[in-house]
Amino acid sequence: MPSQKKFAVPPQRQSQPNSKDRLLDAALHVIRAKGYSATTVDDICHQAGVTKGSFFHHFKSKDDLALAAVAYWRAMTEAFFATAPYHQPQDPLDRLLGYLDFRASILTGELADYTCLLGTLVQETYDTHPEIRNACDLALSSHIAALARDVEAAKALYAPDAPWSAESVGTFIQAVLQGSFIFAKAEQSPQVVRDNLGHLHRYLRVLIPPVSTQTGPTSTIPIITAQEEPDHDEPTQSHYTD
Amino acid sequence: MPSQKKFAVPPQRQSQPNSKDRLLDAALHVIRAKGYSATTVDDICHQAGVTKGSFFHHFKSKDDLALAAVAYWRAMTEAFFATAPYHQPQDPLDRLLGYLDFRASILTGELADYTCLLGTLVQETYDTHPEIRNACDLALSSHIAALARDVEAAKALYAPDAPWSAESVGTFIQAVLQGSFIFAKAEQSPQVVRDNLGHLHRYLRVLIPPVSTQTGPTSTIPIITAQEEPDHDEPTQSHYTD
DNA sequence: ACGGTACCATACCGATTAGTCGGTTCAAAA
DNA sequence: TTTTGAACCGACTAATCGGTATGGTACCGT
Repeated sequence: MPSQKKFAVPPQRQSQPNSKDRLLDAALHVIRAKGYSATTVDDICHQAGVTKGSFFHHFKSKDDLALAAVAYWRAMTEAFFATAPYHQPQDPLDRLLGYLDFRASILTGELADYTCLLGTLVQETYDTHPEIRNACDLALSSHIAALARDVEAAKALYAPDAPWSAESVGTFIQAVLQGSFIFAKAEQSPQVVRDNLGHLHRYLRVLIPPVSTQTGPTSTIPIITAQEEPDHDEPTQSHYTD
Repeated sequence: MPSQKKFAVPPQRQSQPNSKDRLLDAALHVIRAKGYSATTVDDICHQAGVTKGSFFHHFKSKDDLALAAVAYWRAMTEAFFATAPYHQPQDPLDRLLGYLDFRASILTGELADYTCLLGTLVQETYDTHPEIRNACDLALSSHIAALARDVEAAKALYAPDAPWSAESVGTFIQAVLQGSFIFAKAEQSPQVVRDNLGHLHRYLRVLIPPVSTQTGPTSTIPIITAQEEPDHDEPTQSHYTD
């Protein structure tokens, strides 16, 4: 067992970013593109521009890398969402709807760039790799819990007696996203994600009705436009007015 | 030469069901449990109780089997849903809500028994196996189209001027199911599927409001009960009354 | 200077895997 | 009866993959 040396920052050797981080970054991309089982160690090494020796120096097995990748993903996404601009509004409902818009706004680039590592991983490993499954479960729950805090605040403000729980709504939102990613992969287009975020938007406006008398949410959430695929058949039903 | 096989196959040359169907049945189960890449041809052969020679007699490759499995799945599920009892009500909204209840009612057995082959397959193959991806896309669209017919009928009856399309709502419903399956795998429990079907139920009741004056839907859809996991934390908020 | 350690590279190995191939069985056509 | 060919079997192969063995290099504290 290697000793747990406690030195502050390893004096950046020579490589641009840390070799370990390059392997993790490569893993995030390749696994999301090809799936976990189909991803070989050599794939990741090649993508990261390092050799197998380096890989097995940093990770004791492929499964160990998967666990590290989940932890890395979790740290990255938590920081990413924590600093996102949708937290600014005072009104929790605005923050919540802002989250949906934010999720729509990041649907750029390739499919493997905006889909979720955890959803991909857990579907392949839930029955064969309990540790990976559990790590994904924890990371997903953590994101839901963060989201549910805004749901809870909005509920307390606008619908304190509603029969649903904030956590249940947070889980529902995440399930819609995960399911939408599957359809985005099938259709090779993120448009379905935007469409489904629109349905979610409308549903949340029903669950948390802008209070009849006074202070509704202070800003109108911009409409999620549905363009990009000019050959779509649905007539302009892009706005989720209620 | 090894000893001659005297163990002549008993007169029933064709074992119970066709060998090809046994391979397909085995494929449905194993792929849903382990994922496509992690599923080996030997896995499927062992599960089906046949040999590799038989496998490659019926399918020219593993990918060929996947295509056949999608077609088989599509035929099975179309027949399964076409004969399901939720089609009986005259009111299309009742049929639609009955679909949700039916989806909840079949969440029994192991995870690999009620999750969707297409969602599992497409997530692993969308970038590497275009033919499989396309077959999954077509099968998913077909199921959505069938569901959207009831949505369309309910819309025409109760919300003819609503700004959403029936196909969009059908896609949303399927995305919720697919995403819920991912969470069911992460949590090792189908309860999240039931919970999310409850949210869908409530959303549809809003999208298609029971007409104010007269003839609303003729039957009250029974509540989807949330039990089975006694150690769950959420207080009894199980019913989606509206 | 020296030994230790983190880091990285390359050759290699055992196990596994998709796919092959020669052969057997048997029902039905000829 | 003979022939045919679909169904089936299982040992074999070539290639791939996860993981190891070994060695080298830069840099540290002493």
